[in-house]
Amino acid sequence: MAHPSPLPLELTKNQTLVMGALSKSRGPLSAYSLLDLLRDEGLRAPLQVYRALDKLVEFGMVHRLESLNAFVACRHPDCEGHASIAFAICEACGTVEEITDPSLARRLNAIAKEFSFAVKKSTIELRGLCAACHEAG
Amino acid sequence: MAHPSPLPLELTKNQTLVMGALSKSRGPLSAYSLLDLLRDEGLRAPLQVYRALDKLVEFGMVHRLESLNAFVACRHPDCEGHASIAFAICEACGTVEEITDPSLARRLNAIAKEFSFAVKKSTIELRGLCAACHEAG
DNA sequence: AAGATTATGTTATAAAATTACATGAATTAG
DNA sequence: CTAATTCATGTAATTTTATAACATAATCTT
Repeated sequence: MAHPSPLPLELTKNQTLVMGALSKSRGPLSAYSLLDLLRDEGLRAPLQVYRALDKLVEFGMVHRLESLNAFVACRHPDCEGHASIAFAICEACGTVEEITDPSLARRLNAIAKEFSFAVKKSTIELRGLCAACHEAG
Repeated sequence: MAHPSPLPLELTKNQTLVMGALSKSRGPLSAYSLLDLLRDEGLRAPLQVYRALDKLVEFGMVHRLESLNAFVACRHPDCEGHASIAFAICEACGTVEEITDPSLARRLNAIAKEFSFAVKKSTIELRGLCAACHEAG
């Protein structure tokens, strides 16, 4: 499994801006939403956001949600070492639950081994309704 | 878990074209690759492909790979009833292994239950190197 | 100080997906 | 049978997401 790069002592200016916006956000944000949010702070082009996001993902501080083309700040106190993370994405309210489950990770590793597949990155995303929205009906 | 729609007696013209192209393909294809492949057969606009793909996915005959923005024909003899499917995507040769693992599905269901999350669709994608490419180094 | 690496800024472009609108074919309700 | 509804199609325009190419500045290395 891929390991995150070691955390840098401090983030660069653009990385700080993007990380800040994601941390404040209630839910996931797309790169272009981030750009809109950060125009006043000086960001002007998509690449500035994408480059910051690339690094933050590399550091393990941000996760990319493939089924949403969007990004969330990692909510774990220690972002490192969570090789297999699953996300439960509520299609009603947009909240994202971050789930680390050792048993799930083990099963996935076992499957990979069975197929002699060398996993670099795993994506596990559940789309549906969170408890609250499911109740609300 | 979401169930596929019942299979229609026969596919429409565009659905047939798209399904044919995907079935012949060695690996996954993007919507625009499909469009290029099918221009000679009369397809002219992205929407024609996307609409066919939507239906084929709904029927469970085609799977969408979120991490690739691409589509693969289901390789299972009976496409129905495979609620939880994982894909192992080789980043070297592009092949996609389709994996159905009951134990993995059970674990995922257990997690969803634990969070009272009503799953509509699950995405499980492993990116890495297949046995052959891993060997080749 | 020279060379390498890393971050930045900017423009343009590519790739992926959808909106809006119009038409034709098939199904079915009256 | 025919009107009404549904479903598939066709086309143009646009939106959203992501990258390529090029230039400059800052930092680190030796």
